[in-house]
Amino acid sequence: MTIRIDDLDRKILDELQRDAGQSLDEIARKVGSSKTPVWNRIRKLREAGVILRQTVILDPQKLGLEACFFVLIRTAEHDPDWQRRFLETVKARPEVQEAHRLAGEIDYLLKVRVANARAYDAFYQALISEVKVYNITALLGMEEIKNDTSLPL
Amino acid sequence: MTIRIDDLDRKILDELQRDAGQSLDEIARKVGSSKTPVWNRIRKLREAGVILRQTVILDPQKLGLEACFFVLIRTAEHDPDWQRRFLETVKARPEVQEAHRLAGEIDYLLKVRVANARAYDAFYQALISEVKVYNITALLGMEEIKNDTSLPL
DNA sequence: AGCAATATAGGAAATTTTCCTGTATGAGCG
DNA sequence: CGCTCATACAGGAAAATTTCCTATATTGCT
Repeated sequence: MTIRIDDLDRKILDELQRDAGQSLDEIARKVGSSKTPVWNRIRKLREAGVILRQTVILDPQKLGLEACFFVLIRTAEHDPDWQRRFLETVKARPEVQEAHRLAGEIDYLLKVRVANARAYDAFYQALISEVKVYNITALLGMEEIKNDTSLPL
Repeated sequence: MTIRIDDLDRKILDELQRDAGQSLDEIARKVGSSKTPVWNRIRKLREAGVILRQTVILDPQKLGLEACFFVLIRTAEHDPDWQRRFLETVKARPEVQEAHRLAGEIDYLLKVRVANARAYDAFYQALISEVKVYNITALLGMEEIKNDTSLPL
């Protein structure tokens, strides 16, 4: 599962995480190499699935998505059928940015981004009508202090 | 704060969120326009801060970052000085991917990505030595069901 | 040290970005 | 309704970048 990455790969990945819009020559210069090895390594890192995708990060505020909720879910039904249904629901809803299965008392945590409390309630109503949950609580985000997609290498 | 976005902008942003590595001609074709308006609009969306940055998304598993913790923090000190110190600490630590200030009983939520439980403990020890917290709990992520950076437009 | 395998630098063709020019589209107003 | 101005658009050309090839250098192994 874990893939062998050397120091040059790490530097390249760091640069790509920082800014994926840079030219190969620019990256090559920064990591102390030339464009060919940088290009070959990026291709291999893609093929190996280390680089999943290339994307743009948008500002939620500027797009009117003012509210961020962390939803803590407990279920009474731990069978695979329930799990599959829950997974499908969560994947189908674009306001769910993240979904994690947890260890411990709380079974799932969702990160949900919506325009406002009303929009969250609409999501909440839709969710509980589609899958049965034993207990559900939401933590309301007030301010995003940090939001970094970069992984530490 | 909120910026006026029309339907063509929305389509362009959707395509960029899906894959920022596409050529302008490709995006133009998909959104039913030509490269010039697409280019002009992307430039404006950048300048307006709607597009914050362009990056690559990496697979944490493949890089040996197997553990994801959600850290719930309560503080006894609500003065600006404590807040500033906490903010600095959180921003300085690359294992903290996200930090949110919350409404309600819990004051902060962190998303922390590390190699294993031992690495989390190292982070935890460092954190509580740098800033005083009243209460701290961690939820341990077992499986990432969904992790989407795209905002719903 | 010598050989094989792999990685590298540089360069050339193909593609893409960037920006310019002229045309079309639409809003405001007499 | 038609005129005018402002804005958006399509296409094209130059500059930049990607993509891939070739020859050289480096590394690992025995």
